[in-house]
Amino acid sequence: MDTDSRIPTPPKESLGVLIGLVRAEIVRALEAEMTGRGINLRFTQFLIIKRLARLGPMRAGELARVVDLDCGAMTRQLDQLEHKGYLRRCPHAQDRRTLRIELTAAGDALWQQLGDCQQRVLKTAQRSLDASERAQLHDYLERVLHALRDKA
Amino acid sequence: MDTDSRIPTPPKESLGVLIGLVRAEIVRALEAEMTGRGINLRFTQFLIIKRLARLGPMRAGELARVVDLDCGAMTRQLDQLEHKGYLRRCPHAQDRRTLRIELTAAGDALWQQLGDCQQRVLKTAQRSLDASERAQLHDYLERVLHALRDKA
DNA sequence: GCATATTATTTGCCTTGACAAATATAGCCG
DNA sequence: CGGCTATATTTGTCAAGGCAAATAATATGC
Repeated sequence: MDTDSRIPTPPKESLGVLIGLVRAEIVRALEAEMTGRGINLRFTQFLIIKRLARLGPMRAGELARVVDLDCGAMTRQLDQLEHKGYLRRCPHAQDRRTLRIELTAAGDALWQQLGDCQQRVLKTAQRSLDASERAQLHDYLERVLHALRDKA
Repeated sequence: MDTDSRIPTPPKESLGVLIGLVRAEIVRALEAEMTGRGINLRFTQFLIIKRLARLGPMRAGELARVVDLDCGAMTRQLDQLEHKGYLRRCPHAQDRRTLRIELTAAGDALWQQLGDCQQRVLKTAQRSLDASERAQLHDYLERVLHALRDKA
């Protein structure tokens, strides 16, 4: 009897799945946008450049935290981006354990282009939402994020 | 002069980043929930079990598509889940190229628990949204997903 | 001031997933 | 039927990320 009551899943996806799908599409779209301009970067690297451009020079571990990446993984990404000439590891004045990561001129120039890529993707993603809906989506997501983080 | 005009990023995260953060937290929370019950599964494996439980037996490639996973990766996940006894690869009656993947009794039993894990995570994630806000968030995300997929 | 604890980064190892080539089977057309 | 094409799964290979150990440097307690 109760096996019949198990509906074969109506349309609704769970929030986790849905968000995963949206994220995957955003990543794909952004990488395609970069490739289309001859920029050969992964999404993670895009995030690193973006953070540095927006927040300015910072320590490696700090950067890892803001892009939600493991420190070891960050080291390797920095290797690549430094090798490509987009950023620089500078010694920290007061603390020789830490590195001050900063964009080079080439990195700044790159961000000009990446910013355009991002804008185009966001525009596509949000094209069926009006301004107030966009704001609301943003607000909801932030509330969900806080709810998950402050488990209290 | 114009270096001063660069504001150190106001509060707003871009949609892509924000969604990524939310997803990462959901994955972490769900895996923690499973670990807490002695269930040793990754998020991807959770998705596979969930799909099979909800949609019933299906072909391997079909399963790969619905969980947004590469076919090769799916093969290896199936290896693991089959070895753990949660599912079975059955020959397909009409087409011997294809596999019919189905949950075992142990897999069904597992889903009982996983469903609870999922419910708890969703409840936490959405606890600061009321029913209509949850529905709206869902709707917005689906619209964003469609906007990204139908690039037309 | 020296030993110990702490913090920041790097490195090693392992797992996962993407992509492409290999394999197996089915479908189609002559 | 026999060959060609298409489809489903598997396997090989590689890059990326997580975690833990190693390394380097600072901070603290005695």
